[in-house]
Amino acid sequence: MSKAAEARESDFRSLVLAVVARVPVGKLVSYGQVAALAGFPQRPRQVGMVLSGLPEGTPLPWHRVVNTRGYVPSRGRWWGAFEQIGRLRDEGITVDDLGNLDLEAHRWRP
DNA sequence: CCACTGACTGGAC
DNA sequence: AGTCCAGCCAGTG
Repeated sequence: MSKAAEARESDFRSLVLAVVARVPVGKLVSYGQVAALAGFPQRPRQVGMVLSGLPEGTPLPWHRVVNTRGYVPSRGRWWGAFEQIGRLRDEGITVDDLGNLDLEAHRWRP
């Protein structure tokens, strides 16, 4: 990979994390929205990859990022979905045991 | 280089 | 309203 490409990917990660860090308590954003705010509207999948690589103790509010369909990623097939659901409930968002929630009712609009 | 995969999405059925 | 399909881009073998 070229140095320019490496720098671009490094920026992508930094920008994505910066956007996620700005999401207010009790608000939700979709992966596509985070990608667009970071300046890469064609790469929602890469946003998911960045978040999947976060350490367990990260201060980032990654649990406020859900998909546009209105449910927590992988609906339980993913090992962290249960924790994400619990954190969202703690912030006052209604989520059922399958991870379904009302994205429009809590969407963050910067 | 090719094929497959994934914490995604919008549109078609 | 629930599912499926094609497009998407980077990571991995």
